[in-house]
Amino acid sequence: MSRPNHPAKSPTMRDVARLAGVSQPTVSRVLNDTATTVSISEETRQKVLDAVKALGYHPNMTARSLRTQKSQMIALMIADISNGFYHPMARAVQDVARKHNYDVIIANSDHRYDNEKHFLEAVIRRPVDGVIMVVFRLTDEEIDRFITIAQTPIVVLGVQIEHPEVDVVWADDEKATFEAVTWLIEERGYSQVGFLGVPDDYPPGPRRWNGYKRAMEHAGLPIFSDYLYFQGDFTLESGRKAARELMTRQDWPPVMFALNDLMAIGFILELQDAGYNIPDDIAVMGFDDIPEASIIRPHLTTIAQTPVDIGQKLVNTLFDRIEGNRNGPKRILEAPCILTPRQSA
Amino acid sequence: MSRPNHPAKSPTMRDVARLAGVSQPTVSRVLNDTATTVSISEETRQKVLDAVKALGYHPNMTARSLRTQKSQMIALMIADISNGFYHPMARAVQDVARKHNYDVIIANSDHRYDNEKHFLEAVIRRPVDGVIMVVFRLTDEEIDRFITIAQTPIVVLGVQIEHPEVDVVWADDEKATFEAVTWLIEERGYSQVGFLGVPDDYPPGPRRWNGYKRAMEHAGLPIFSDYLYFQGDFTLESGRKAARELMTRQDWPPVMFALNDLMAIGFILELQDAGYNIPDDIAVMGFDDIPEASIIRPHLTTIAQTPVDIGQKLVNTLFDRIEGNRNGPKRILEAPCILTPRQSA
DNA sequence: TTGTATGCGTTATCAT
DNA sequence: ATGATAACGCATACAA
Repeated sequence: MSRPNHPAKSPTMRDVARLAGVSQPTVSRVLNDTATTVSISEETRQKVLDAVKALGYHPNMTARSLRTQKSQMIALMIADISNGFYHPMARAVQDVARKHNYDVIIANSDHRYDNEKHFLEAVIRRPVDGVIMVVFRLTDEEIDRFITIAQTPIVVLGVQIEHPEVDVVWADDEKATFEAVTWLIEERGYSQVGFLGVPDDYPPGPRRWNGYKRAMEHAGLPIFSDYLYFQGDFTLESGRKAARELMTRQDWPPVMFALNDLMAIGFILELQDAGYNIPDDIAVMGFDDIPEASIIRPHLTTIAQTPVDIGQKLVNTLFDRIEGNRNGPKRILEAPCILTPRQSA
Repeated sequence: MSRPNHPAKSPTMRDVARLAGVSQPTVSRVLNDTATTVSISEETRQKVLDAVKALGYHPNMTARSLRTQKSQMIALMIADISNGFYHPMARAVQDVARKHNYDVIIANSDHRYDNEKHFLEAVIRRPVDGVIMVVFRLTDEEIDRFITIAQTPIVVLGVQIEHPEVDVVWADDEKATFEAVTWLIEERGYSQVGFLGVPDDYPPGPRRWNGYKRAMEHAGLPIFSDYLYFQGDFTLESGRKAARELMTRQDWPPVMFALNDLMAIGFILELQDAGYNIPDDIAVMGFDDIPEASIIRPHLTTIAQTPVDIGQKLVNTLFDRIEGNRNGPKRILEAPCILTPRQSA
């Protein structure tokens, strides 16, 4: 009884119209009164609203989307759902989207090329009104092709996409890294600095590596290959692996600059598990200031980013385009990097 | 030139049909060959596929959804995007969904009633083929009403929904708490145990509180109100607040059982900031085994859950219903709880 | 102020 | 084996 063989379909505008004794378009007009200039009599408006309530009518977004060519959805691709940096960012995106009456599809690439590619394909199949991506592996060319096909506004975090219509939010991490490493040397007094990074084909890799190199040069310090590690993949586990690798080497730097917090934390944990003391045996600095940076002991010295602000910049820039407030050339917004001294370095 | 005034609409089946010199339904048949029994000549199949490639055609999911009344999307509501427990769970859901060619809409309630309510409304407006929810505030009544309206399969984590068609994945946390507290007393030798919980109207609150009470009774131990705290809200910050509150009291228990890891960690951090030693001044036990439990020093003694397994149970149960493999009465799946001793208690 | 007619891009039911 | 035709639920141009 509570489960009829033909489950009650949800009511449509036709049902409402029939019950209210008006035509279907009239129902549409009542429900979207702002959309049109035509006015409707108070009487029919009430009849319609009563019928809506009586039937428990809810508009069908699929049909509306097909008709209006707008989905009222935006898609957000982040690089790692386990990385605390993206949580406040995603939340900010959702909050703003909700204020605009938009839903958000969140996808997670795990920094992997095939996942990023799949995301583009999914977005092409299911047109959304806008896209926010944290890109690590896609080429400019692929993004170009995507834009041509998808015809949808797109904002990107972290990489410089060379496309006239792709807005970009980014941090000047080359400069931030330069300043941080310089600070380690000049203010904290470290005589050498190691670098824990990722392969060159991840965009932030070369940028931060360049900042490091520039700082070492600026300080007149040589760069020792024994102090370098480039096999990271942004995860905590890869930081642990870097520590295991380092421990096989003869000579350690007094301080290690890690490309992000998650790797810095894995690096510290593995060394501590092996009985070493941070920062006495080796100091560590990270990048991002995720919540775990204030959980680990010693608390992690790092470069803070501002994920809420970044999320808002991303989504506001996107809605500027979606709602047509802006059609001009690409916009480039810079997010701050804040040196955040704690106890690990 | 790269930006015509009338942006190239993406090609439709009609465009493909025209180019291939066939009718539009034929294109549909070629593209969904499994869907129908009719066969198509190899020649037209090739013509169609060529045209598809030439135009870069992608099917429009909105139109398909309207026609088939299936969206190829499922919705997932988690309680806190910042809580590491949900990350592997969400990832597992996404992975399985992708294998079924489904996309996932992720929403985040922050344990708040209005967000949970909004989620239901969003899902009603934008029909999805299935729903997975981590429910904290919605009543059985509201979920009932939702099911009636949405006509969509639904699987819930963590609470016992009294509805014949809502599948449930849950952990026997009453028993797990009982066993953990008993273990603290009998194996670890603590003479008393405190309880750091949440208000009674959050479902896991009473369950774990009952497990605690039962264990105390079983051990013949009195329950001291000075050892209890019920104002938590699952967040790290509320754990810190509990510690500040505790520090104003005259008498501490030797060990505190916290309702989840995030609060346990906040509790520990605040006490450590005030100069106390964990576990000597007070020991702490948590629940969940999130990644941060192995980052904090001392590592957190806790009750591990199995989020990947839970996510898979949720999504597989859901797809069993979506794909019609199962129409019977509700299914109840139990997820394990594993006592995980470390250094904090 | 309201009703009629049309089309968004598919899938599905007829024919042929 | 393929082509007309209709329908999904809605928004909108046009007619009345």
